[in-house]
Amino acid sequence: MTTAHSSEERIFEGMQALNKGLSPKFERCAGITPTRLRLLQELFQVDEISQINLQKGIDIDAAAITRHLKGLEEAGAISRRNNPSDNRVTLVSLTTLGREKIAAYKEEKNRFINSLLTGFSEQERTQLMDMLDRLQHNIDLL
Amino acid sequence: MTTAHSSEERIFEGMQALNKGLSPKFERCAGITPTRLRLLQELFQVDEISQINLQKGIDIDAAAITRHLKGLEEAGAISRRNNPSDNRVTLVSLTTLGREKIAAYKEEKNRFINSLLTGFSEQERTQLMDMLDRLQHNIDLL
DNA sequence: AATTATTGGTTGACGGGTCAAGCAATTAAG
DNA sequence: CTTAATTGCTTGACCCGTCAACCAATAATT
Repeated sequence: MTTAHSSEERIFEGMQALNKGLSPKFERCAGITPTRLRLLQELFQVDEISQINLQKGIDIDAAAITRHLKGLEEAGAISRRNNPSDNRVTLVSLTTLGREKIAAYKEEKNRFINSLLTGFSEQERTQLMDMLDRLQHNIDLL
Repeated sequence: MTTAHSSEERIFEGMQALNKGLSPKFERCAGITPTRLRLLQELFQVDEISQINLQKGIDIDAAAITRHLKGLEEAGAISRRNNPSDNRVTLVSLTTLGREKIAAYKEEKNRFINSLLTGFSEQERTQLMDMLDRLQHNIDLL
């Protein structure tokens, strides 16, 4: 099964494997998708924001934003209204219910991240962060 | 935009961001999806294999396998036949066309991985691999 | 003023993954 | 033997992301 690979190939496969497990596991632990929680956290800090600005902070497609917000609205976590001074933009904000729930989510998230990083020394964590940045940078050049 | 985060949270976000860029960029560079190339590479080393064994090597859903193979078959890269001694299993193998193409893909893949890891010393690469393994292990415990 | 961008948002279709249900073939049990 | 479980594969439905087309509202040109 385990095919012959260069060590670099193994790194690449390792990244994909890691990635494959990450989001589903997070969701199972935290009860919410990583991106949806990011949306909520972003909203938590601004009180009210247009979808497009939200999108810039989150870095996903406008269509995805629309659908996530639709879902979060149906779940009662957020509310939307039109900007009276510019009827193109819709302003999004957390409901009190959403605000309440977010605390628990953040806690689960921290718990999750701590589990993820158990066994990593402070030095290793900064090393890891550094490597992630450099990988990201290398990707952006392509 | 950049919200206040703990350093651990930033690592988590970094992983997600990295992940988000990885596959699409790979596909743009190599002309094939990472998983599809993994399928081809797996096939390259066995000549003929049942879908379920293929699945175990690749670690994705059986349904996904079915659809990928369907696509690869339509593209003329692979062929399938029934196992005469057990009509449940379908045996998959590369066509000569598939065999020809795979060399170029692998080259692009190596080029891609090298770009991804530029600036990483030999020591850092082993460190990175080690960290990926440990992260994976931590995830598996959850 | 009237016409022409441009902007913010929504929708539809697609690819990639999951799970759940179904089917045919094989194997195991009564 | 016949019935019941298991195995390998396929299909349908769903979620999450993308892109492309579209619409309404505003801004810019003329």
